[in-house]
Amino acid sequence: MSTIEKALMLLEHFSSNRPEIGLTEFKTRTSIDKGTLHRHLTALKNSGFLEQNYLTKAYRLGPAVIRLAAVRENTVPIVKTVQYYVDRIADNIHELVHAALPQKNGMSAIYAKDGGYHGVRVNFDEAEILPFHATSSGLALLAFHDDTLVANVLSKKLVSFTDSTPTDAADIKANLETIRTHGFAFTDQSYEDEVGSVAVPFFGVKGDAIGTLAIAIPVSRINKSFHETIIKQLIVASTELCRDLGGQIPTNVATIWAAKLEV
Amino acid sequence: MSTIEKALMLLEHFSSNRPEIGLTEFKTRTSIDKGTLHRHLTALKNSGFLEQNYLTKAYRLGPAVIRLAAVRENTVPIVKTVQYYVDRIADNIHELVHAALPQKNGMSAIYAKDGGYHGVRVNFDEAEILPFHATSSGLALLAFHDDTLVANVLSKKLVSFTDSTPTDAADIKANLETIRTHGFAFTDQSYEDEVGSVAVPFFGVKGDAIGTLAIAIPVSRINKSFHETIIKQLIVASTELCRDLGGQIPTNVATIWAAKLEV
DNA sequence: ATTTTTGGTTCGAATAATGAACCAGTGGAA
DNA sequence: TTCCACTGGTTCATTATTCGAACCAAAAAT
Repeated sequence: MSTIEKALMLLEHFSSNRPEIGLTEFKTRTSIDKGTLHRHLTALKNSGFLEQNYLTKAYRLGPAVIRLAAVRENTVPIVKTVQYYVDRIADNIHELVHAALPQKNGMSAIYAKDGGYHGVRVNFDEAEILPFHATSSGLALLAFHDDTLVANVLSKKLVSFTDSTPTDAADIKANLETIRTHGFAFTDQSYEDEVGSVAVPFFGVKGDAIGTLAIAIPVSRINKSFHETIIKQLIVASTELCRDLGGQIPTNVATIWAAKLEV
Repeated sequence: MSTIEKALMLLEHFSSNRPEIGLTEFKTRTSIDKGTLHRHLTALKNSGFLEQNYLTKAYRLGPAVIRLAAVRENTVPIVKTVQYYVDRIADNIHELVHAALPQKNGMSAIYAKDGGYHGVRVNFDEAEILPFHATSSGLALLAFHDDTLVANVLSKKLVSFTDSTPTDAADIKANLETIRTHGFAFTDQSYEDEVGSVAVPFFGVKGDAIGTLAIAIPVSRINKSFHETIIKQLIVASTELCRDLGGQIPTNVATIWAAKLEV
């Protein structure tokens, strides 16, 4: 692995829950030598990717990322495009809806809306990394992305989050196959207790999954007809989204989805 | 310079006007060896900072930057905070208002609003890099930032954009001094013909300038009373913005600004 | 059919990254 | 106070990685 990749991996440790990380904490989190760490962090700081809390000396993300994200969004306006559909679904079904993009170690929600006026709510932290193997978003993406990513994910240790988290590679592979035949992914409390979720992928120009639309629901509110309503909404939205983004829905997926909508 | 910094410098070449850059174009723009370039670009791609147009093989910014920007904005919600004030000023004075943050080689506008209903409009590309020495934003920041940045900027070649672009280091240093005494920066067609601009800094916890609020106006519409109105609006907004961000206005600036508001 | 231009790869030489040991400042605890 | 533990940060000989001129393959342009 190149020095560049090693340094950029450090940025993955930041999240909304962990916005500032000190040198020593980095050391325990990564088991990289302090000297090396310090040089890498300084390089990232010099490049504007990090800045330091001048009191605690802890590092946090810097202003460079803001500009880059603005350019990216001007180039490929996924966030803006996705917002419309997430909002629409959330307003229709009154549950927590989100869209997510793949990162190196999981999915990252880029936009979420809670359309719910229920007492029980699903908690959701934007910019958190959703593990591929334990969330419907992750599984939906894996199922319709190229196999190297699947192999890569399954080769690593599969962390368990709840009693229902699937941690067996063979089980997950089988599940991916059923996801491919169903055209959507479904999980039952595999990431958080009491929370189920449904997700569909959306596709890029090559017909590969480039992101997901997903809904998280307290299991108490799931029933068959509602489940089907949700899936239809997701499929319709993803279809339109693909059109907006210039993406191409693989023909087999298109036929599966068409059949789902007719029921 | 470390390999990491060299690689991250490549990302600076992307902008809204230049969203995709091929290997050869990178080579001409940077005069770095093709082999080295290719390895760096691949490393950035592996880290999610770049992705490739699968047809042209050109590189563009990748999804990783979206997540990082979301985390950054969750940590330090500058963009969101700034929006309110930019909108307010734009609605009041009916001109193009923007807020910008310093990057390595200039200011980057993070939000802009054109409140104008005039025939003549100032054109503005968000996520473009505004050079420090030729824009009011840049000068306002330099004047109230630490001297090492000033020295750094003035040590490099000062590109000329119009006949009025200041390119002499001594002139600029003198100008920074007057900016410090006035509490705001003003430029007259130094970056674009027919466009003048006014900017004030806003400050971080240490009392250092961390960004700017600025207004760009066609020179035909500038007159003394309007100029003063604009400056007052900017000063008030920056004061409130500093409070919102937990920043500290240096005492000398605070007194200068207070005097300006009383006139 | 030939040349140019594209992206990408190779491998010895040159250079930068590494990491154990070290330094310095801070905040308790004895 | 002194001591210890804990920060962040630095040094420098060793080691591993990066560098880059030359090369390859394919696609455009002539």
